[in-house]
Amino acid sequence: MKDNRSGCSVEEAMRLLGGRWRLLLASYLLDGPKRFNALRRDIPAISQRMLTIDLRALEEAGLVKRTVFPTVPVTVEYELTVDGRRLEPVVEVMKQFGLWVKSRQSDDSVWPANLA
Amino acid sequence: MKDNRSGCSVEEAMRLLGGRWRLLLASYLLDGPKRFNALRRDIPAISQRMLTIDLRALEEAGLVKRTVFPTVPVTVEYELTVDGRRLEPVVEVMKQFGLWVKSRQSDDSVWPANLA
DNA sequence: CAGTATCCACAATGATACTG
DNA sequence: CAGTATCATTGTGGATACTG
Repeated sequence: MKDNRSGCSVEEAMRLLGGRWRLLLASYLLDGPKRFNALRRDIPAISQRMLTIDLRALEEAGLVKRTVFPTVPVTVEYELTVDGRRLEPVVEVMKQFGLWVKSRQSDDSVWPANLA
Repeated sequence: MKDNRSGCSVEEAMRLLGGRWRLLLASYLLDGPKRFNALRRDIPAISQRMLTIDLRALEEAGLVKRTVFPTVPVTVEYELTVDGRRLEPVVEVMKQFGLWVKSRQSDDSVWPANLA
């Protein structure tokens, strides 16, 4: 690991994943395919606009597949691609780090599991 | 803005590490203590201002220790704390993901040109 | 050497209204 | 249901000059 200056790769990853929502979206999509409004319910704080923008960015990066079912009204399903599953370790390490940060912030060591 | 006050650990982690430079700084500090201008040389693209801001943020989070040596002129050394070493797996997973992203981009396989 | 202090550009995100 | 469109606001980072 000393072999390279990790610089650009870390930057590259952060450019793609660095926003407020993208890794969060990935973490929910790791559960399986989800529809647009299901994701909105998972992440109540996200605006419709940002949900669209970030899903499209992940789609363009080849990490998420968007499927439109021509029902009335239409339903759209999002799921991680095979490539997108490479986000799993990223999500996992961020989750663990975030949990640790939060556990430090208040010394109550118990956090509800569903916040993870 | 609706507030999911409880937050999520992934969000929490990204709030602390999500900027353009912080994980990059961490990756260089994993090599050992470094002085201010040494970090500037490691990351030529960073401005003095952002270097200061991000180092202080990491310091405030308890991840980096800042030591001032009363030489003339002063020298200041930054190093990861024990807690800061928890960034190692985060840096590593980001590095790996970034490398993969970059390797895909140089693949001339099926790829839409841009993601910024 | 290791910063501060201003000022500024632009990107990121949010609020709200509207639609096929 | 799953979006678009528009406008406003906040956040992030950069340029430049100055300093103990």
